[in-house]
Amino acid sequence: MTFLDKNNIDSNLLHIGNKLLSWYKKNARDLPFRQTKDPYKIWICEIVFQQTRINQGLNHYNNFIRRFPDVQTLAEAEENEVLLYWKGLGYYSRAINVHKAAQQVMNDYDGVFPSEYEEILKLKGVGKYTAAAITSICFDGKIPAVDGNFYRVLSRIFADDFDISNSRAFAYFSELATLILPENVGDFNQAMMDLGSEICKPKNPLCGECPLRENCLAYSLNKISEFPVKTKKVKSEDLHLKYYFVHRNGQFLVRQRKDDFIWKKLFEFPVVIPEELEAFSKEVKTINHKLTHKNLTIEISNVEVASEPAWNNFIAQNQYLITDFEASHEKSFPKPLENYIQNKNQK
DNA sequence: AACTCGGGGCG
DNA sequence: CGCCCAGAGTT
Repeated sequence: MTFLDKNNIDSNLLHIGNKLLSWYKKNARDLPFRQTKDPYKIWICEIVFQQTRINQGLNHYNNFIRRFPDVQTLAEAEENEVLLYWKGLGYYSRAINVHKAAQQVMNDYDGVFPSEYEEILKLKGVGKYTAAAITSICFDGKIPAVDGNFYRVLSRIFADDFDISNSRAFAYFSELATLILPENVGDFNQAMMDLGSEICKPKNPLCGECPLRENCLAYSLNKISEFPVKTKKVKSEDLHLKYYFVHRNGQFLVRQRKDDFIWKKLFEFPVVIPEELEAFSKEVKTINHKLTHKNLTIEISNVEVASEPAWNNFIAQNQYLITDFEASHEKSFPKPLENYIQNKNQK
């Protein structure tokens, strides 16, 4: 049974939101973007931490802000440098979009970050969640920033079995959130995130420390583990990639990927080589790399080109980029290829 | 409305 | 080894 179907909604649920706020005042995590209302910094942090744990993205966020401290600096940067600062984070379209959006702010808003929800929503890579987060945190907007934490916390508080894999879940839990929405929505949104990640965790939640324990229906029913309900399971497919690490005198060949598949616009090694070079192929390394939706097997043939004419000929007939171990640090490679290069360099 | 896009950490 | 994470864009 979903809560909004129950027809017995307590008209005064606001004390739940306020209780959460008072907990947040004492227990807020000390994060680098908590001391500012600069919409640029809040925007960047919201993009960085989409589908990304705080611990995983914290260094990337700090390095990104240090290199691109404001919208104009980001807008004027080269896309490849933005991608470089996204290296290893995953979901690389975020980097491409955040760069384009910075140029949107410069061109369409005269370099001033928009303050209206509908305008912020127009920025590339900014969806309903992120627009709500920015407006509430920076501009006192009264919109709940519904994310995975909201799904989990609200479904437990109301013992609500609305399927979070349903495409209407965002609208449903947004409505549910408004029932407990206090005056300070910016802090409320951040409080839900802290509660969701520190207390109301997906597994083994710390209900003993939860400020909303007395208001939590799932807890009182001893059914915490049954919420949230998620029916749709993600399947992983097998994917096989074959690369040639073509090198000579410390130099090796790379090319940039397209933006239509995995690892958008990241760099990789040649995928095919002529038979003449195949003869130089030595050991083959097989790397198993796990992505969320794919079981990836990467086969990399080590090709040390012993013949200088063959090397020059191959370069002349293809559009590969020549790099070396030093310069490769200025390109963004997928994690497994990054590891492969580092391993080669140590030999 | 369903699919796709990374990588890390946890039980 | 499956699940989840400060979701958004595409089809």
